Amino acid sequence: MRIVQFERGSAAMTLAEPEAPSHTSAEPTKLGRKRDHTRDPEILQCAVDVLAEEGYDGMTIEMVAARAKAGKATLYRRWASKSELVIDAVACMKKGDTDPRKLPDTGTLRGDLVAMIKPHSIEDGEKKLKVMTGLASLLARSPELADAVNAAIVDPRAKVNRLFFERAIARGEIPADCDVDTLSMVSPSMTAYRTLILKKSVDRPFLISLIDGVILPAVGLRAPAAV
Amino acid sequence: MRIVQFERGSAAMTLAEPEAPSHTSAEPTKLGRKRDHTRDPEILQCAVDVLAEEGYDGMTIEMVAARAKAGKATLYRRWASKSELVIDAVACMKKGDTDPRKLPDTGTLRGDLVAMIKPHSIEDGEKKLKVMTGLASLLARSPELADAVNAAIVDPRAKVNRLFFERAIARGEIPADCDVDTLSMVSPSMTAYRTLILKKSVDRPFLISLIDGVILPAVGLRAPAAV
DNA sequence: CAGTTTCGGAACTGTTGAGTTTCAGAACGT
DNA sequence: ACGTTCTGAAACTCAACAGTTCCGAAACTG
Repeated sequence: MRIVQFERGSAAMTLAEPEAPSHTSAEPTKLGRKRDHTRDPEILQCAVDVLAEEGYDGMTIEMVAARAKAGKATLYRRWASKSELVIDAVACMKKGDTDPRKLPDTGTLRGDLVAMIKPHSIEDGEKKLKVMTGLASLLARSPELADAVNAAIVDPRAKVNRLFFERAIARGEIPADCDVDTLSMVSPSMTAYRTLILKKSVDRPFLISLIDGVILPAVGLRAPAAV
Repeated sequence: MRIVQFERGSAAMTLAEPEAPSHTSAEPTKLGRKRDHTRDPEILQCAVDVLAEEGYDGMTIEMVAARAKAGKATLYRRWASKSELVIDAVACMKKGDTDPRKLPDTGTLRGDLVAMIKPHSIEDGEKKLKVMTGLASLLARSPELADAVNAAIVDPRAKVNRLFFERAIARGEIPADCDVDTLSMVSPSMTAYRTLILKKSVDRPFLISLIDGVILPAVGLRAPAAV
């Protein structure tokens, strides 16, 4: 590879800009076959899949094209470079179980935390972690990419935990002076480490031991005796 | 790159085998200039440096050779491939502040944990983390490399923490039923996450907040009022 | 010393993959 | 219908890099 620049002024919003017709001034109203933008998300999804399996350097444009049954040229018509394709691909992973609406609200901190442990969440989280693994060495060199990764993967997860802690403080369940900043990072950090470094699987028992062995004791709560 | 195999039966012990003269049977006692093995560690150190700065895919043999003021051919005379060089380089990072002898023993868990926060330790840890970042996406594909990384970086750190907890249990400072396995991963995990993903610096205040905000509360201890 | 093997440096080979171009055919506007 | 612009597929260019080979000088053995 060598010095991947990621320099250009962001790709990112291929989706959000639905080809404004713009009859403002003398626009000739383009002729001919139209670009099929409905396939963009499909292609980006393929890029994410390849990225998760191969990492940034292992991923080739041809792999993505082949998986999407598209031509390499088609990809280059839509994204200026591999870097921009990847940035867009990462950005489109955003949607997960972190929509502020659909979060659990069980009335206890433990209940909320445990309610987030769903097979689908785990699977989704592991995939995101795999993508992050393959991007890890680039994060330092590309602020663009780091931002995209942050917005799509890191931030949402941290915000959810933070909300749970703040609600628990509001209802007086845990002390107001506990270190929410650090505590809300415990679970994302330790699942990431377990996946990326230890290469162990993140399963329900592990997540429960995080909650009952670290997080709850740290805020002065105890796990229920019967598990 | 593409399918880096790392298949060969370990490089690893270029250092440990000091070219046994072996006058056992009919050895012709090799002629000519001798290979200068005193430079091996120096070269491996250069490899580690490049690895930390560029990652596996960004690192080229020529970079390492140039930094070590050696010829590319010399490197290939000593290591069969880039992969083997990297495995050896990682293995030679082992030595750190984790020698079982020189560990602190202050009489309290907090004392021991805080005593490990030294500028040199932090620096050393960050470099190892950087190397690991650049290797992250390969770890899944190369058991050889994963083993080397584990032995040189991950294990030593986990063992130190584990020892501190066990001593604290032995002297009755913390309950015997606390989750040592998980707790001893808290600090390595969270420093790794902070470095690799969050790209924030691991400084003393952060490490103190880990100890006083998470680990100590989780085992039922309190930080001293005055910090 | 003569023969052998190392050394660093430079010139080589071969492959891989980013990005481009070409093309026949499909889908659109008029 | 007819020209335009899209499409996937394949053939290209070009640079980087792993790994090899060759060189003249240095260092060792006998």
